[in-house]
Amino acid sequence: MEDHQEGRCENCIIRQLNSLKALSKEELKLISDTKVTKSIKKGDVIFEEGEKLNGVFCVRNGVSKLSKMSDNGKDQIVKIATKGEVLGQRSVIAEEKTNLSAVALNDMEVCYISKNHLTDNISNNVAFTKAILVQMAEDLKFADDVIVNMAQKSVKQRIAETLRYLEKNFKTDEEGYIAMTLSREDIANVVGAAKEACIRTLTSFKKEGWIITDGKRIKIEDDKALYRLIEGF
Amino acid sequence: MEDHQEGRCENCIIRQLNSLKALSKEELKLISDTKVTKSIKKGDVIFEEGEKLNGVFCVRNGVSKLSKMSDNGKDQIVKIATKGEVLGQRSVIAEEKTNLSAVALNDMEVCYISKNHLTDNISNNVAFTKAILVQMAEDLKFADDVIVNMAQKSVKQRIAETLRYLEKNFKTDEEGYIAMTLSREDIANVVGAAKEACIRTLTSFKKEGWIITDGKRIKIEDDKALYRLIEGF
DNA sequence: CGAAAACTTGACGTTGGTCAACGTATGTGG
DNA sequence: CCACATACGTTGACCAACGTCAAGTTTTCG
Repeated sequence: MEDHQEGRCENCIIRQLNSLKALSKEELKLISDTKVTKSIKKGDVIFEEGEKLNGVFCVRNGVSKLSKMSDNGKDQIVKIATKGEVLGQRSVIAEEKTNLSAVALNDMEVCYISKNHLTDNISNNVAFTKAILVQMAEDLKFADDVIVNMAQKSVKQRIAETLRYLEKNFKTDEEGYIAMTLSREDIANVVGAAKEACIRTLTSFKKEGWIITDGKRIKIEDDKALYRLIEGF
Repeated sequence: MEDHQEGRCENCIIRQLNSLKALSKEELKLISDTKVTKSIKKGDVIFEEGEKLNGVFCVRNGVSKLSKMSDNGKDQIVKIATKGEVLGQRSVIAEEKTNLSAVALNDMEVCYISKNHLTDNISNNVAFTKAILVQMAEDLKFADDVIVNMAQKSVKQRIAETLRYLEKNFKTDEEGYIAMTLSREDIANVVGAAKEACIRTLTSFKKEGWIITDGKRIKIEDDKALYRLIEGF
């Protein structure tokens, strides 16, 4: 007995959050028998751009950044993935090398599920395939929004948007600070700006009383003000 | 007999280009019986952002731009779709209102395929679903690249990249001009810049001898120079 | 405790957005 | 077929936003 009960896919609550919920108890058992649970330390690389993935990583705990290196040598963070998200899905489906790197933002627990066992299920279970399809359709819509924001909005607006996004999606600690350890440089890499521009914007937000900072921690004080900024006034 | 032979899906060569190729002759016949072929004039709207789509549009001929309105009132062109591409796929799959508008860039011929007949096939035919999945995985990868370009590259670099993209994907006329009627404003909306910035960049490219313009037509003269610019030198 | 990493601020130059004026196609109705 | 209207293209002047370099401070971590 290598895994205790909550280590089995069929009992893992995470699957409620992603396409694995479309699998039957029996199919989950098959997957669980071959999956490997890994602990990943903050800062560790889960996989790197250009790597050939032979499986996907189901995030059970923690947060990771998915980024891509630009020709000019700068990292662009394309997505922040958390509990319930499946990393590497896209490249396994397209049977291509991955186009993104994944790095842990804090200590993580992920389950590695080998490609073979997935493709077996893909070719048999329509509900599963369709669940993935719907999720990718959502991802695609989200990507469209990001493209528009990058193309049309100012750095200030993009940072405001990112802060609101982080607060909504990663909740806050007891004191109301965003529970997310993104460095200032990481935030800059999310919005596609220079680290200094990002810092300056944050200090200006602070001056306006829109946010409060404590070290690297950030708390949103005036959400409406940020929203007005994003909308253009 | 409302349609002549080449009007039938099962005989349409376009299907070789998209996920319809995963359907059997019988399934195609079913679809063909219900599809409607439409002629669309240059500038006409195929569908508009926020509309509820009850089917998809298979492009048989011509080119269309897919764009999204930003909060600041500017249009962002997210994709240029041509022969063989299926419009509206994403929102039909996610069962959401469409997040993009589609406008014809020249006269087009598209086949409208009702949602019901597609979902019937989605729930039955795994190969078909998987074909769509693979295609959406490709779209997603492409979107990631666009995000990185928008975030990290200059307007000059993005315009150079767009010109090269257009030349590669839409071929050229007898004289070597890009066979694509994008206005200067359209190009600006692709790269997310002001119309004037776009024009100035194009005239600077012309001065450098990298491109030749004749009215609104554009021909690439020095592809390597554009490539060097994109790479950062 | 000390080194390395992250953060902060200032100065300065460039890029690119905005407004405004004007030239040039495109097309429509008289 | 012309006159006019309407879109599209082009250029200049000006200024705000942003990137870069450089120097100094604080935090983190072994």
